[in-house]
Amino acid sequence: MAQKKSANSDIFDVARAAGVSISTVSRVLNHPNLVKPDTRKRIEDAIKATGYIRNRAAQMMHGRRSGTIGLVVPTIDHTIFAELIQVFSEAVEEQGFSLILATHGYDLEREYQLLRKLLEHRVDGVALIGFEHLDETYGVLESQNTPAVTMWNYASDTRIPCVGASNISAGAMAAEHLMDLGHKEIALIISSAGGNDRAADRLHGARKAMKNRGITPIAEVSTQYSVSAAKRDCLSVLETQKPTAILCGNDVIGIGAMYAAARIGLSVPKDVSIMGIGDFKGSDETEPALSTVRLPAREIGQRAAKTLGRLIAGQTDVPATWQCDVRLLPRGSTAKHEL
Amino acid sequence: MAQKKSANSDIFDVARAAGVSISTVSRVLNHPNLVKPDTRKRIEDAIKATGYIRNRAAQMMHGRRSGTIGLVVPTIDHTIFAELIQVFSEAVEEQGFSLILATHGYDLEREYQLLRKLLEHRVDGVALIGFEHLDETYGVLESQNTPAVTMWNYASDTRIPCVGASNISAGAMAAEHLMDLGHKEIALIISSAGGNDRAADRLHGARKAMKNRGITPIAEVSTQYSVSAAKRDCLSVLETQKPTAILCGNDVIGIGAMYAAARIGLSVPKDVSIMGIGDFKGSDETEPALSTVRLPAREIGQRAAKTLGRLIAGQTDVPATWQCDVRLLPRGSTAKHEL
DNA sequence: ATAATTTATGAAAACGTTTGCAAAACTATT
DNA sequence: AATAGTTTTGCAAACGTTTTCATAAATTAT
Repeated sequence: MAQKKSANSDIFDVARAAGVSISTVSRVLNHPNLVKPDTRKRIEDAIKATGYIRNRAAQMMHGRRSGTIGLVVPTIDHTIFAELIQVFSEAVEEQGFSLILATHGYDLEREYQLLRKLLEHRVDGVALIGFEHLDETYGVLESQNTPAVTMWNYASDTRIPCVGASNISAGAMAAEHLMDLGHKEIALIISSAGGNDRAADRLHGARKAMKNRGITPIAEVSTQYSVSAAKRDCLSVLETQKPTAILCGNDVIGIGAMYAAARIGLSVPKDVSIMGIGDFKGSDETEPALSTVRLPAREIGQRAAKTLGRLIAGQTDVPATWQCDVRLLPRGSTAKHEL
Repeated sequence: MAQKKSANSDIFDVARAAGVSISTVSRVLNHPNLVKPDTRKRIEDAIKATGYIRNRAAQMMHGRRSGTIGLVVPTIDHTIFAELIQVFSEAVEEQGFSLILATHGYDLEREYQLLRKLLEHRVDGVALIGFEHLDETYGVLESQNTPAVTMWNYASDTRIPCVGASNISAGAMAAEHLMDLGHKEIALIISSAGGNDRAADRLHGARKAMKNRGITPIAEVSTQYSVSAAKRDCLSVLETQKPTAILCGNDVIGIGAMYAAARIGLSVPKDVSIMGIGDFKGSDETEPALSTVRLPAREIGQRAAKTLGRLIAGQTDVPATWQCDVRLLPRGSTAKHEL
């Protein structure tokens, strides 16, 4: 029976119950083979009887790592982050760490404050999203020399190790696809959250690819990350600008765009092609299925967790940057432009 | 400048840098008004100079709470959990706690192990999803007397405090709606993850409501939580059973059902009505918009965080159960059954 | 100027572990 | 039966804080 004492039982309670010293109890927990099987059994029983649970905080005082990893994200409830967090969380747990998660809502000052709190907890490592952070954020990670990774974006020269895909390539790839299909009247609809360098990169990539072929977007509209906002904003673009194709900054916007087209009686892809970026869960199930560029969330999350684990273990041969490939997924929502 | 010493600086480093004792440094941090403005300034400068960050583990040794709350969920990347976690996380951060998040993938033994790990970290409180947990899970929470809440499900007699909605009511409400519209040939499609009492409750509620009116489901099919699986399974139901209405265990299945209907040329809601449960993000944006029963994720998350905060603060007047209302949202995907 | 307050600081104990070292209890060897 | 070696155990220090209590310094009142 677990005891009902008001305070939680500690190693002394166990020692008392087993009639040994606390050293021996500690040894059962940490180096079981150093203690006589007989005594060990007695102590293990005492542990059960007292309901003793080790205190990480006290262990930490001895230089044991905290066994926690901090993850700071803009938000959880964007499909794509949810997927990434899920994978990262699993990978981190598998390595025996607990995950401390915090959300800053695209507020970089807040991100810094949350990071400081994580550091008070002496997290063994930290993962952040993207490269856009306060200088203080980078600074504190360096001065506390806490292992850190950045997920999602890729760049070859980074202040902290990164695992990600190039949003610039993704944007470019999406634009190329539309242009390859013969589209010239292309509208760009991107999401606008501040502190979000992903959207900016994709836009940038798309613009550049188009410029290379001498094509100018007939519209650049920013909208919110939500199907309804995207639907509303695409509606007006479709009505006023009559694009033959819409390049959407992410799949959620892409889905909004498809509904907008349906609403005003345009058929996708016959009357208008719609291109997403991301390959979110469900994007391949729409009718027609959404053409998009896959950002490999699973691979990124797993790789980042592995990298962080190695950094924490003090390994030195850890690649500082890791690029995961984006991939074009042409599906039903895009088609050749008919003259 | 933050110092680059190999080990992180501690309170002694600060004391040395400021030429005072560690007691005074500690006082600056905890009771600033007890120290001479002059000295305080000097110490604050030293803190900046050394890059000192308080060590929560050491504070804990003095009886300070850990400032963490544990949340164990089946998974993050189901829309509805993502929403719940997001809200809970915000509410918990607002109260000054950090959130330790763990996912068990519907494995209750794993849930128990994760919980134990959280308790090693001496989380101040714990939140779980639903009522289906190992006996050991309940036991350890009680024996460690750790404040805990259960989110999502509601019941009036619970072993630990709960904040949730009645999935039984939700199931019943969805069934009532279809029957009110004159449907008698109703198929039930629910998701089947083990360790998931939500789905079971909804099914149960729906069955009971139907039985009350003497109607028997013409089919009961279980599927996975994914648009594609649901689409596939609904396809066969639609073809073989010819229901006039499908009651789906959640909105994701509902969306799969709509695609399935579209695929075989059935018009929603004219040929078949489709009813979801949940009101996930985006459910009101489909074409036609999905009729559903709203499960108030935001309200639940906020309320649960508040309840847990109070429990941790030792307040005694905290309601042990809190029911959030489910609400019928009739939209375009359901209509009167035409004979 | 001295005594009586008040304010500011420091010394040391406590929190719950782990571990190096030393002592005690066995075992094996002569 | 005594010695050497091995295994098992306990003592005490260390980890980084906070806080109580005591003392020193500054202020105020005489």
